[in-house]
Amino acid sequence: MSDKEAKKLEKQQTMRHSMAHVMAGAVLKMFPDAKIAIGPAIENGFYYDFDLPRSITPDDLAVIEESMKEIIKARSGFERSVVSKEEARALFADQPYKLELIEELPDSEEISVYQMGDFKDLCRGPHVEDTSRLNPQSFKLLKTAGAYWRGDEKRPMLQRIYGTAFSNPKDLKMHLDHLEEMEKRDHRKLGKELDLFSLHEEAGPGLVYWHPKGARIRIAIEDFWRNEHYKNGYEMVFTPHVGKSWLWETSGHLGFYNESMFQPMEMDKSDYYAKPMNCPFHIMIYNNGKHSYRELPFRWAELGTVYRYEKSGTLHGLMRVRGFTQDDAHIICTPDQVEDEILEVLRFSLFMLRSFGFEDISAYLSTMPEKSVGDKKDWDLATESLRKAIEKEGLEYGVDEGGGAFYGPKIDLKVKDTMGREWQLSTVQFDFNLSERFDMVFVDKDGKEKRPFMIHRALLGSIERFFGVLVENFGGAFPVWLCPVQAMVIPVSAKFDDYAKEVEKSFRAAGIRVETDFSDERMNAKIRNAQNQKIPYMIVVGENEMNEKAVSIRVRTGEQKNGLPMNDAVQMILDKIELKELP
RNA sequence: GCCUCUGUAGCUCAGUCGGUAGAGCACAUCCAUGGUAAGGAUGGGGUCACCGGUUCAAGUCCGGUCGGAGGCUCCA
Repeated sequence: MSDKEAKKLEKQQTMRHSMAHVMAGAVLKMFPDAKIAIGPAIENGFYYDFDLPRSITPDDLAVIEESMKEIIKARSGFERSVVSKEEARALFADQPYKLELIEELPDSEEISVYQMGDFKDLCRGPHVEDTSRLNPQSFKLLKTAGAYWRGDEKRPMLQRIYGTAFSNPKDLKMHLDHLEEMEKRDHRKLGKELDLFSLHEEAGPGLVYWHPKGARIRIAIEDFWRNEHYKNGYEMVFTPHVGKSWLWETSGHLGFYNESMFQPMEMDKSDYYAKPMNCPFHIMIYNNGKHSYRELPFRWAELGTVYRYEKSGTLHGLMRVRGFTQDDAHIICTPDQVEDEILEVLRFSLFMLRSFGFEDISAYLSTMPEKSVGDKKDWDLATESLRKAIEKEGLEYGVDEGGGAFYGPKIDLKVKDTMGREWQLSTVQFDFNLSERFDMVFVDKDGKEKRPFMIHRALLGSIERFFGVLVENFGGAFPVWLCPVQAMVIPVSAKFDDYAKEVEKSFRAAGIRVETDFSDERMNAKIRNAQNQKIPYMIVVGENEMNEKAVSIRVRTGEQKNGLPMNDAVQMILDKIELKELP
């Protein structure tokens, strides 16, 4: 970010923070007994938390907005004054949350108070000089929400009011349009409209049902995924969905992961658990025999479906579910193979993400935390390999020092979608814990048993979540290779049904996913239906086409190609599929 | 889990002051046989999430249960 941009952002954040004060002032006018908590500027806006005698309704928001406009028009200044702790206590005697904050302020720090009209607030600042710097036309209160005091679920629940604010009405409008567009692209909405998947509360929240069209897309993803894995030196494995408690005791999951696991089912006096991870199973395969250094590395991949108990309030469409399929793999290798393996994994990962149209990718490296298992020496080797790989690939990256899991360092890859949102997809993680717990060994050149490195990685993360991200990224208008229906044949009238069948047959024989609309709708309606289903190619056939053994194509984009020889049309679509392009 | 909002036909939603449920889309049947984003008519479809209460009467009011949505680590 340039200095100029940083400065602009800072100015904007100051404006938003002042906006939060104006809102708090308006709320206090409405509820003189309100207890105020904190109100910072956030991305795109601001919020303020209140303890109120009753809950805020959407109607209240409109009233508060009007009241804010009046406060702004009154043109009051933001007067800063510095007070002693004692004075601060007196000033905010009837504001318990503020008092708590005052008590926690270190003595070294100056305590400042900002007075804006009747409203005074304990605040570090800075603020705009006076409210004439705020534009009453370029903010909007968006929603209310519950929020715990200091994010702690044991503390009181406050009411938070979110607002958005920009320096001018045009930017505000752009942001509101952006929000609207995101709503349109919501994968839950599109999932329904395009008949891709469903969730059923009565059959178990957080468990996904893939409809035929969604399954088509998923299989396209998975087929590509498997093929590329074979090309990249992986083998596929399949492992069970449940395992006895021995397995989870050995792995340690019953100790540190118990809360996230489904309750056990008892059978033959043993407890079986649905798997929350695939790793122990892959290790069972490894430990089934003795392995020489000559065999390594092993790269074992599995689209492994795991079950995790997520709190009901955190479930969200496909993004956060209780049963999902990881595109998992474990690489088991010798210490001197680590560097190459990591580089290859990273390359592969970038290749996969780019294949799905994600170009804006950044990396995050998480290093050794205070509490960890494994040798410092191994951590260093692993961490350095990760760092080298990122640098070699020329990725932008951030480092989370001490942010790794206790069992190993990791890289996470984040992609930015077309809406500018970041999603964490790939993760490459070392595991010094499981190799130890399961006593994994290989026989080295010197005949001695040594501990291999185990690397856990997922490229897409989970198929469910990745699918959700794809739906939102493309707004349901997928690249041709992913479309459940790639071409819809539309006979102009029933007279041409036979020719339509012939066309459909040719397209299908070429490997294109094609359907024909034989309904007794008019052609206009058929086009509309196909367009709403975001089908990339509408193959219109009527008298002209039949006579010339040709087709006319209406592309989803609105582009029109008339009288194409059938073979040319087929080839054009095959090319788009091959190149993984949008139509 | 907690707070707020919310649950009416497959979908999107209307339903006033409590008086026994409605629209559009979708679906079915029929008519129309059509040239680039909705042709017309008719019809079927609802324990108003569930349980309880108030009432002569509850989709509507009250309480509870179960879902769904937004939010709950951006720190005066």
